[in-house]
Amino acid sequence: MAIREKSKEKRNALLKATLNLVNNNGFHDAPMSKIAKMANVSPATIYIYFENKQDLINQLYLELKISYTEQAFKDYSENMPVKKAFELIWYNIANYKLKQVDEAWFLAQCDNTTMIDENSRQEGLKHLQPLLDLWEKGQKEGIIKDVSPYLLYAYAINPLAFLMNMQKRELYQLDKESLKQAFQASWDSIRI
Amino acid sequence: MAIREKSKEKRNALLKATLNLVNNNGFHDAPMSKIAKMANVSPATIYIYFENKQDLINQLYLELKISYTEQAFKDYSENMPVKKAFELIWYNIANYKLKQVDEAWFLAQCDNTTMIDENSRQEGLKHLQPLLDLWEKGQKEGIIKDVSPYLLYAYAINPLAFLMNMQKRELYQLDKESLKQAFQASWDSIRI
DNA sequence: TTAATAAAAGTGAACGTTCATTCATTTTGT
DNA sequence: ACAAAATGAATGAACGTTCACTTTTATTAA
Repeated sequence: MAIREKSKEKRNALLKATLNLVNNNGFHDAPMSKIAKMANVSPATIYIYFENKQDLINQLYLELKISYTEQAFKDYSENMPVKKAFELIWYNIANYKLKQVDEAWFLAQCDNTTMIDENSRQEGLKHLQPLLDLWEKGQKEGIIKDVSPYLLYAYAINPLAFLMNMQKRELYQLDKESLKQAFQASWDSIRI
Repeated sequence: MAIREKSKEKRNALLKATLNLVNNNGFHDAPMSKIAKMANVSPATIYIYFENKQDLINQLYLELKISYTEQAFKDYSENMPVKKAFELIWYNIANYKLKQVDEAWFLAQCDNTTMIDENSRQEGLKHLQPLLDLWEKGQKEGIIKDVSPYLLYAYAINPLAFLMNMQKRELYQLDKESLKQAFQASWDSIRI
């Protein structure tokens, strides 16, 4: 009955092309025609894989977010001591942002603009829950300040996005030593 | 010889309209036609006041950045003790972001996208120099960690942008108490 | 004080382009 | 043989910008 499979390759090529174009030219200059050309398909083909441009962006955002949080919790287990666990997750996140620069940069752009609708953003946030749980545990143990998780995130994690931005603009170098300094600042800001 | 003055009012109306449209719809959906309509002028009139759309955005960015840094250093003098001075500047910035939400939100968007060219961004950064000088003074006095000013900024100031973002999305409330907590976290992260 | 003037502000409509999306048709894999 | 993937060309809307023209106003000449 001739059931054909959609090509995983083409879908990935389209997502990758979108990532590159949005990163280099911004959302307002990443037209479907260019995305198609970069992925070596016809513009019309995009609409076989995605409903429309917004859907393409949303799906890309969610896939990256999931891969990001997967790496964030690599080797993490809930029964590690709070500080050790936090250090592990923190360095996981830092390494992601250092090694997958393009992906991290795309995610940062999404989180700071109207590119992504609130729904997809909320969906992306859910995957960070284990970190919030860890902080709650730390608070109960009297190790971590008893403040909103948003405040904890603002100081413990978000500065990495800023530093990554500066590194991308070649104003700052995130080497081993400065990573250590950054982790110390993160920890100092949230520990009791 | 009939030298007519350009209307300050119209220019301001155009800047204000741009601010509102970019904030609500994003850069990619703030067309000149809408900007003109919102400012009650003809689209063609925009080109009497600004070279093109990019110039309009750049000028808006720079004006807001200057007003922002003016408020940041209100009542500040160089001979204040380091911690007091930092506290003053920190609260000035926090208040700006709390009271001039739209302006702050626009600036944050600019700093995180390709909307603004690197030149205008560099120009905007210059006005923050007194804070960097203050930190250097603090480092010499052994009060503040001896790390890059970018790292200090990432932890001492930038988290406010994230918290503001969360407040705008109604996920977090920046009241007196949480401001106090945030300042404490800022200070803890950079002090020795 | 007034009327003429000139230069620049201000305009609505139009231009050329580019965009996201669709359509009629062809190609491909089963 | 057939159903779905894939396509190049077409479509209509929207965009930034320009243009030919009108209005306003500071200055000048009377």
